Amino acid sequence: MVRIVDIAKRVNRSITTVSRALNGYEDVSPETRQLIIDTAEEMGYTPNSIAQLLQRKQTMTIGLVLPTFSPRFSDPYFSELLAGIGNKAAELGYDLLVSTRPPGEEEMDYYKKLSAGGRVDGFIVIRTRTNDARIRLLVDRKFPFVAFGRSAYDPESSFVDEDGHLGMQLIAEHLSSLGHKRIACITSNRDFTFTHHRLNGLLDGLAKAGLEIEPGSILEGDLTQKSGYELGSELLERKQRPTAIAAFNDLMAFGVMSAAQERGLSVGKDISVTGFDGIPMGEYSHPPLTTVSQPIYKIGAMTCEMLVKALQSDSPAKEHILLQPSLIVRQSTGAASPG
Amino acid sequence: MVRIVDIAKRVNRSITTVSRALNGYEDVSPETRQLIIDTAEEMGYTPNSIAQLLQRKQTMTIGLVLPTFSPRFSDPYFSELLAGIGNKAAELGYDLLVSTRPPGEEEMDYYKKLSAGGRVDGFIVIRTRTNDARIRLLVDRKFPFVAFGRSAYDPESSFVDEDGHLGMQLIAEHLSSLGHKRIACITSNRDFTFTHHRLNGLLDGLAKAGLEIEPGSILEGDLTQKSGYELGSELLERKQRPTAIAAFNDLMAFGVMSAAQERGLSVGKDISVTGFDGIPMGEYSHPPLTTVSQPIYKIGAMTCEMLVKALQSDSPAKEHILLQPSLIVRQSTGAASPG
DNA sequence: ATAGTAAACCAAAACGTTTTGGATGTCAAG
DNA sequence: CTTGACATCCAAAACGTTTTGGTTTACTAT
Repeated sequence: MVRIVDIAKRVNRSITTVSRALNGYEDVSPETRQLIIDTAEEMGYTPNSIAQLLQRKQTMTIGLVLPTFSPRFSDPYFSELLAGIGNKAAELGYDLLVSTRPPGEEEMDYYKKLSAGGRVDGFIVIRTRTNDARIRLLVDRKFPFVAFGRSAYDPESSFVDEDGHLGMQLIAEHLSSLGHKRIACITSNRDFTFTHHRLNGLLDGLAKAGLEIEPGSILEGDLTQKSGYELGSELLERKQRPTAIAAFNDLMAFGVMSAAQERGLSVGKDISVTGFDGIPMGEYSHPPLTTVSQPIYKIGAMTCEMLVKALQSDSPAKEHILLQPSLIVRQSTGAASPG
Repeated sequence: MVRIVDIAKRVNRSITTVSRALNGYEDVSPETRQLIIDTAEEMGYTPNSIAQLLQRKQTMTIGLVLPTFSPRFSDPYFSELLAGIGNKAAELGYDLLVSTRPPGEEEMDYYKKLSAGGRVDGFIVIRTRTNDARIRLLVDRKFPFVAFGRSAYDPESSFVDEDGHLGMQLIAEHLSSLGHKRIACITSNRDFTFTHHRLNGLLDGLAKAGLEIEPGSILEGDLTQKSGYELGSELLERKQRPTAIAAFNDLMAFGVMSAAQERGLSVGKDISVTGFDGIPMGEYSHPPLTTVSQPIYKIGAMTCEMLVKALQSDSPAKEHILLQPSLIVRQSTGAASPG
């Protein structure tokens, strides 16, 4: 490995001068600078990042811990979010330290290790939970972070979030305007803050139309297509089956559609199904999915940008961005069939 | 921030002794060790990782650069691969430095920076390309890496791969045994090595049954559901439409199914569709997808494990693992309909 | 008493960089 | 000839660890 000292010896200058020449300081003569740059290039010098980080006390690295609920987790939503964060980070010159931990003790230990160990400059916390231990930890330690999702623990801290309440309200309006009365929904885990926003939005929206969901028709899924399929099947087997099923994400909606089609039902006619997220697949499913579009890629990019901005300002202001989702009506919903 | 020197002062020992006590060396008296450990705990000491890395000259970090072809990339396959890699890395005490770059110059510069900068101990290279500049670079620099996928450039270097040739052969046999004669396929980009394995497997398998695909029925997709939908539509509009369409991944197969259903065709009866990968969604699509199962999660874990093993041995042997995929027959395929 | 051994400890070097706080030499202005 | 300004350079400290190569002390065996 070529080090600064090797270059210094070769050009007969001090390591100070070499360092300064390479870093664009003014107190190096043009000839020396050129000589040093050429020599560095010729010798194939690349600075040792670790040494730089230690000295600069800035890692130019963002921490991202993916909560893997089941070990095998397969979700297009995440790859898109990651692409949004990753591309923006690359653009801003930051690296991403990614790890996967199931929520719990280990996860918290990892946050502690990374934050105290000077390994990352800040975190992006995703999928916020109602009483989020991660956020509690970071707020206590005054460690920089931006969350994707709001948190009850500290409403002040910076976040980017979609307005799930509004999104589900749009779904409710859409379904009620189509004449649906017997509506069921498949929620996500109540630990997630977004679950509450979406559920309240749905209920509020229906209430406006004078409708309500009976408690037995609110089932809790786990955001996988499998759980959508299973819970959808259960709903469809009921003697009085719902005319519309609102799933809390697109993946579960796909599962519900399969369950319906397996029973010979035509989705969009015999039964309406809605999703949430607006992943690209929904456009090409059969039938195309009525859903609420949440710009996941953009959210990733914005979250990352907000964090970097906070890291680079000395008196970072808290920012709160609530994105307005929009309803995308496709063919998986239609007028309520009588009976 | 609490540093070793702070602890040393408090307990009246040298920093050497504190360091050695915390790292479990034998030449520290039991009482001193306990005192130091307690004090460290009490003061909330966490070692500065960067300083450790600089000294140990090992980063305990694996580099992973996701090639993002389109900025917005949404693929359940990747999140599962990442989970496999990430969980195994966590288990083995490694971190993951993840970045996203579109293939090209920038991507290569990033590989250079990370490898020469001592930022990572090794790389996991995914989605190998026919003449893979990344592999060329790493081999030239003798930098440790394990690839997911083979590479023509250096067949010797370590890899984990699925036997795409065999996998597609299984598809070919399955389709021919169902009596299909007019078969089309939607491939992936020819830059990927796996595309060639799969295509050759398909053609070889069909040849065994005395069948072939006319060149016009081999279309190139980009692995997204959208492209499956569009190319599928094109194939289905032909006057002589194929009775079976083999897509080179599951996502494109879903797109083909939508295109077929949109035209009132019953998938599995009027037309057979196959995928490749075996993502969980295929089990709950409508109809469930006949595909080749590739244990993506396991592949991620194995790749990671192989790399760590190589990093920890001083004379790492090259390893080559070719996983045998298995055919999963579901309802998206059926006997060829006459005509 | 003396040599040898083991236990407990530690000063200093090392990792590779950036930054601090000058030092040196040249030249123009007074 | 002196002073100040400026351009160019650099020794040493600093970042926070781990490791090297010891030293000191107490005890055991001769």
